[in-house]
This record gives sequence, structure tokens and C-alpha cells, in this order.
Amino acid sequence: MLQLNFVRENAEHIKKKLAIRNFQNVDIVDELIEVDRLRRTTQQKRDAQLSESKKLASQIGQLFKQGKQKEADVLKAKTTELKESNKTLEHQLKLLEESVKDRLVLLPNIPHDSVAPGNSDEDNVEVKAGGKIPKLHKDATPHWDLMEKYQLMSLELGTKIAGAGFPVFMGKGARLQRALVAFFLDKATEAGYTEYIPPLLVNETTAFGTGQLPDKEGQMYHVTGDNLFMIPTAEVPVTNVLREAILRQEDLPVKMTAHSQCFRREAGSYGAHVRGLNRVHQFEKVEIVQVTHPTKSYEALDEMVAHVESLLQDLELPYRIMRLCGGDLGFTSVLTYDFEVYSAAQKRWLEVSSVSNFETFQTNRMKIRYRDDNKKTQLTHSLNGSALALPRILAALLENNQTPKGIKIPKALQSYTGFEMIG
RNA sequence: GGAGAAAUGGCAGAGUGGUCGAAUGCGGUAGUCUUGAAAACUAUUGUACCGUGAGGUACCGGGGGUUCGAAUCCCUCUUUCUCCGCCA
Repeated sequence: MLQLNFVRENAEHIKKKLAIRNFQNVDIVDELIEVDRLRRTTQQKRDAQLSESKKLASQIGQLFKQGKQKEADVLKAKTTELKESNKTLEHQLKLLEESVKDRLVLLPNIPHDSVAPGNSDEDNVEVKAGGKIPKLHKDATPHWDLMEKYQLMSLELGTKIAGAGFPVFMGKGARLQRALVAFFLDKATEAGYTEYIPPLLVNETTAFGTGQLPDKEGQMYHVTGDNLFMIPTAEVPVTNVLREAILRQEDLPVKMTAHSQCFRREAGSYGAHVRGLNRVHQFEKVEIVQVTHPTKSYEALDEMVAHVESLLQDLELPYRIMRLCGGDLGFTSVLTYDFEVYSAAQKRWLEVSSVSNFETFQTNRMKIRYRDDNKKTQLTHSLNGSALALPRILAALLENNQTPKGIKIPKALQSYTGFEMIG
């Protein structure tokens, strides 16, 4: 959520910047400013009138004490009139406040200056690439075949138990996942992130805080009986750990990490590109989150990008880093780098991580603040990134490391898996 | 799930329906004293909205109500604690 003051003072700039996202509904900005103007004048009226009522009430109190019943009754009659109009003003103000918020919530974040215009992922800009694309033997197959061949995972079983898109892992497939999770968590901890195990179901306030509500309601599983949402990423509960907090400057940056199952409805995405592990409803991910001083958030972003990059290097996977264009940028993000890994049998780049700076967009919703040198509260910046999401990493590992004799496990993982080969 | 008790500022803990945004203690900050520290003393110490400012307004778990006036009375929801039941 953008800061109201900022919108008020930078309306034209905002409209221009939102065009980079192809955001159509720019009239909201003008509406917002108008509704806010009304809200402020209404508050002024309300405050003045309440102030009047309060004064009268305390005068009445004095008169009663002095036993001046009649004079008190005169004033009483006066306040009764005021009361009615107070109620109306109060009601109007409430409506206007809601109206401001309803509009504010519809505005996406302002893209960073480095974000290029564009419509889709085809306009994303490659900023870096690394690793070697492997040459596969002639009988090489995609991961879904490999998983079946070596009995690592079953989609049929998942369908029987839950439905399409809920994979069941077993044997070395399950072990490999556990190894990856442990490896990623160890790396994050080494990098200074504190590990959390958060709830996997969250309430509406929490889902609103990170921006899943109202924008992406349809993407989350909703447990209607208790009105809870299953988390699409650990970012949601972990960032909300700090909701309403006023941090000390010396405690910044706050660095948190968590492994969790992630649940996504993925409504409307079907087809050849979602085969196997490319897109599933439940998957595991290790997330890193930072809450920083506003002047330090881009430093933190670079640090997080470097962290994710080092993971891919450790896993010896060919990768490229993409700066998302305006059209592909998430609703809440100012600047996002996507990491893609080359999955050699599918001959496709798969997105395995997304690292974003939200600046104050989330922290404004969650009121995550710090106290500055003048002891004034200021909003912090928040960032997060996947480090990493497992299914596609698994897909690429299996495909890229397959040999006629079996699948080789990268060195960095061997102490976690306890085996060097699946075969 | 059943019965009871409670919810006040960073924490602890007062609070009679009428200057209560709220006593007091601890903690925090600044200062005095000290070579330094501790102790002691003094002052200060919530958040947000509106206003150029003076200042105004809201907030004592959430929502609603009674009243000229509510932290204080009523209704309701939520949470926590204790006891019972169930259970990994």
C-alpha cells in the first residue's frame, strides 16, 4: 500500500510510473486525492464539534457539582442537538476513510527506475548468467520420466489422495528434498538469517499485510470453517512476525528465514508447461526475509541476490538472473530479480526464485517501523526472496545430472543426502 | 467441547461515571554528582489522524449500546489463565 502523503504529493509522477506496469486504472489516483481532501475537511469539522461537546460536558459536570441543576439542564439541551450532528459527521468520516483505503489498496507499487516497460516475461532483462548447460546423453528424459523410473515421486498417488498437483515423494526423492531443505536452511543461517517455523495457516489481517489480500485472494486456499488462508509462501507469516513493531535502528536489518510447505491454487494454469513438477499446488520452499532501514534496502537486495546465486553455484546448476519488466512485476514489488535455472531435458528455463524489494509497500500495511535519530517513527523497507523453491530445482537437478547409470548428486548435497547417486 | 476468572501505557500494577492519556513502581532517555562506573537525585519518556502553528481529535482487548459525559455501566465477539473432558 502506497503512503497516502506520497500519493497526495506525487500524483502525476505516480500515474507516469504506473504506466510502466500497464496499469490502466490511473483515475483512481485522482479519485483518491479528492476523497482524501473530503476526508480531511470532514475530520476538521468533526474534531471541532467534538471539542465543543467535550467542553460542554465538562461544564455540565462542574454545574452539577455546584448544585446548579437548572443551568446544567439548559446546557444539556444544547448538547443533545450537537450529539445528532456529531453522529452524522462521525459516520461520514468513517465512510470516507473506508473509501480512501478501498482506493489506496488498489494501487500497485511504483516500479524502480531501472524497471523497463514491457508486457510479459519476454520483456524481462537478463542481467547475469552463470553455470554450464550440460550435454545430455541421447536417451535423456524429462524429470517426470526420471522420477517414475527411479521411484522418486508419484503424481498419480497424489491425485488419489488429494487431487491433481499434489505430488507424493518417496524414497530417495523424499530424502533429496529433505537434504535440499536442510542445505538451504544451513546456508541462510550462516548468512545471518534467524530460522523460524511459522504457522502454515494465517488470518485475514496477516494475508492483507504482505499483500495477498485483496489482490490475490483467488490464489490462496481458504479454510472457510475458520476463515484462515493456507500460506502461498512463508513470506506471509514470517514478515508478519514484525507487524506493528517499532524497531530500534541498531536492530536493523532484521533477517529471517523459514522453510515451509506452500499452497497455491494456481487457478487457470494448465497445459504442457505445467507437467511434472513445473507447477504444483503444494511444494516446499525456503524463504529469506529482510526488514531494513530505508537507505539500506538496495544493499540488502544485492546481498540477497548474491545469496541465491551462491546456492545455485553450489548446486552446479546453469542459471540466469532476470530483472522483471513492468508488466511482469508483482503488485507489491518495486524491483524484482527472478532466477531461472536451465532444465536440460525439457530445454526450458524454470523460475526457481524471485527476490524483491517492496520498500514501504508492505511495511505501510503492517506498520513495521523504526525510530529515527529524532525519535520519530518511520517505515522500514521489507524484502524477500526464495532461497530456494524446491520442485523446479529438483526437476533441473534430475534432468541435468542424469547419466545412463543414474543421477549424480552434486557434491554440496552429498553430506545431506547420504548418497552420491540415484540409480 | 463444558464451567469459572481475567484483559489498562515497554513490563508490573492502581483507577469513585465528570480536566483520566490515565496514579505508582520498574525499565528507557537526558542531565547533576563521580577520575570512570554504580548508587542517589532531577527532568523526560505511548501511537495515530487533522492543523503552517498554537492546538484539536481518537485510542485503557475488538465491535455495539446507555449517558450531557464511559477505562469505569450494559450487550456481544475475541484472546489468555484455572479446572474438567478429549488428544499428537
